[in-house]
Amino acid sequence: MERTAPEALEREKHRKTEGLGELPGDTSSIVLRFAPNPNGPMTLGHSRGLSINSEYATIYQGKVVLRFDDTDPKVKPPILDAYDWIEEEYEWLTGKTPDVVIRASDNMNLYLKRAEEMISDGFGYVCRCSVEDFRRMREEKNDCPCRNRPVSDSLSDWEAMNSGIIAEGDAVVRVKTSMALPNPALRDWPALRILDAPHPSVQGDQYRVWPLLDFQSAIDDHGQGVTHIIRGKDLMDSTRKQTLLYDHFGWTYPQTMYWGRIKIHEFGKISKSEIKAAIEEGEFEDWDDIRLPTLSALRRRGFRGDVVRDYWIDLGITQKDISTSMQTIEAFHAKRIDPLTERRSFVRDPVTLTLEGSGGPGPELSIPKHPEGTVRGCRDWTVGDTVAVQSADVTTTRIRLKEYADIVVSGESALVESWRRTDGRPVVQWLPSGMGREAVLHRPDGRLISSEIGLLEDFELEVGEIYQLERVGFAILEELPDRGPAKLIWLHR
RNA sequence: GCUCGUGUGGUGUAGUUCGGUCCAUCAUGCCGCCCUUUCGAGGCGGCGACCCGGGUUCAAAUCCCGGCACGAGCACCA
Repeated sequence: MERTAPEALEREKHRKTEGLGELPGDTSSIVLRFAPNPNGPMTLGHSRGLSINSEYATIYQGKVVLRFDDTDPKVKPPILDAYDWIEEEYEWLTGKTPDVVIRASDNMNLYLKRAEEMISDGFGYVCRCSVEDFRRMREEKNDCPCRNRPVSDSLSDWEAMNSGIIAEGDAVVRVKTSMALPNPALRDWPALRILDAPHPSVQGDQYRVWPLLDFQSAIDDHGQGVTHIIRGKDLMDSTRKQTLLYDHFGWTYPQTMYWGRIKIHEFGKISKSEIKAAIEEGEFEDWDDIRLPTLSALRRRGFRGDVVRDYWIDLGITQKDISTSMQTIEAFHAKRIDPLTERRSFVRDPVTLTLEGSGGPGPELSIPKHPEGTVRGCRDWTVGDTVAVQSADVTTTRIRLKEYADIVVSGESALVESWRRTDGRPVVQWLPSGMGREAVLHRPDGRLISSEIGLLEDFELEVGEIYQLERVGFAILEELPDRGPAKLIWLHR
């Protein structure tokens, strides 16, 4: 048995379920959706939702609808460029293009039509109560006066809403559930409201009445044939509200799964509108400022989309509220890119030493691009009489120039004691004079960006490439100008 | 306040459906040692958890009851 079926001896209970769990319901032809608001580019938080939806689509060979939920031109005005940003970031993260791309704002006619149907059927009504009044009635489980008016009254108000006779804020369309429901969130919930605000992707002012999320996404999920919704558990009541609406229309609600709240230690709550305001105040350069938890910032720093995606899949989905840290993501990322990343020497705050000693390995030195050889090839150095080392490294006198020589430093000169490693003295990275070019390493440092000036090994450098700076960490080469220092952006250690 | 959800080591998870094989899985983290051409990685060893209280039972992380904690919804935001 051991030989034929060793796995049968394993305890069934302890076998870890690999990757994501199974999806409920009929999975023969699944349609998932990812529905961001294009009021900014995606953040780290979005990437979790997208990663998981996209991965499920891959597992079950289903489809993903990328739907821009952009029906609030007032409180969350869409940024026209963000539609493209998000599509690009979608590809960067998932390695695929969405199967369908839809803008909710293109479906306005459909929402209005469904709303009118709902009112005609007596399952919705136009409510002209003030927010405060309705809040009180909801708390006290009392029907509002608009609720039991004849359908024809609601319909004429509906027309008045659309034509501009009723002012913004003076009427709302509600779904007629019940005011006696134990869960107050479900009591006659609002479905559409009036908004006098221009929409950047809708021509002119042809619409005044806009759907709220719960109504809009319910109509869309049905229209787009969504079979499974995987979303944050803060939307659990949305499921319940929408199920009531589906029941009315005679539709079957999709299967739903939830994930808990996620918090990243370093960033806390991520708010696109707060980031936007901070950018406008000049606190950050732009959306891809390296201090920001946006996908564009991570991408700029050299993170790989597929690795970020795999990280989220690795975490899995549970309804627990979880917190993780950039450290953990970075450790995961470092492990993945390490075998692919060439080494380079970066000597910060360099001091020049004159070597004394003879009979060395000669003026040519060949150092592997990767110590394990996972990247083939070597970096060829020409070594003269002088070398550069970090000032911080010469606080001790006995050091080893990595891959080269054991030395004793004394002032501005250094005596070569041995070419081979003979003891446990600290190994430091260094550069032959002439092999380095000026570079500045920019590093996010809380609310600031620190920059470190140094010499970067000038060997087969390519813009956009990630290097592991020996003894420093991973960084991406962002600029390599003909004149002036090269620009390195910190990735992680 | 009402409603919903979640509680397993520092972090993330497995196990909870159908109680035993769980003095609890795996990963990461942390500590020590080894190796080493940086940092890592790798090898070896170690640390560390079932929210609390009752109950049922020969037996509870798992079932029941009662607490507690945390989070979310109750927006003319998504």
